[in-house]
Amino acid sequence: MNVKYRILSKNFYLRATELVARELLGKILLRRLPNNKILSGKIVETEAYLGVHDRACHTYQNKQTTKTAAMYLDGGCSYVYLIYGMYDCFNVVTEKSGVPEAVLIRALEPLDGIEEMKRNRKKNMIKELCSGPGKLCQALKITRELNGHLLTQAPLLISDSDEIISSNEIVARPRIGVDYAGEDSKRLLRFYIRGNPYISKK
DNA sequence: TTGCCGATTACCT
DNA sequence: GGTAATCGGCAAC
Repeated sequence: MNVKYRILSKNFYLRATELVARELLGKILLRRLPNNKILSGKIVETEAYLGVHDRACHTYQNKQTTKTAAMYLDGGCSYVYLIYGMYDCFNVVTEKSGVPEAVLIRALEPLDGIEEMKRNRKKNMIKELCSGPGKLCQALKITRELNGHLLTQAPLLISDSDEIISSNEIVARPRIGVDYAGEDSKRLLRFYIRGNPYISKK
């Protein structure tokens, strides 16, 4: 990016998960590769996962495993896990340590490094690069090696943006792919920017 | 040790 | 619309 970054402080993440999920919309996810190339995208879709009482959450009933350990860290860390044996999913941990909640980043609007993303994804259409949680991890080369990384520093960080997303531009819907969670699957914890063409699904 | 299944994606009919 | 791909955690055997 040509503009200066305004990295979100750790305090941004030490707040209610649903609020963080809403306020992450419009922010910029930046990835610096080992060769110093910069890949970035605007966050356009998120989901909140509300910890021990949320049946859709990996830490429901305070389940502590190797996989979920990062969710128990302080807000501002990453939680990256493998889904279906094939794809990584990237989350932002929220709240203070011991409160295992997180925000899943579901879609980005690609900004910098689009040609690199096309190679990583083996796709040419920009809409196919980051329009899903597994897709954006492929595009930005986010893997489990970055699990537990603090997002206030390279090589993976989130920056503020000049764009203001007003609350009437934010759509709230049920989360995707959590039908097993019963009543919790109906909660309106998926958020996206109204009309944005880069979200994962209608 | 076996079997099942998941916060997904791509490709098929 | 349907389903294969492919790994790891966990419950059941």
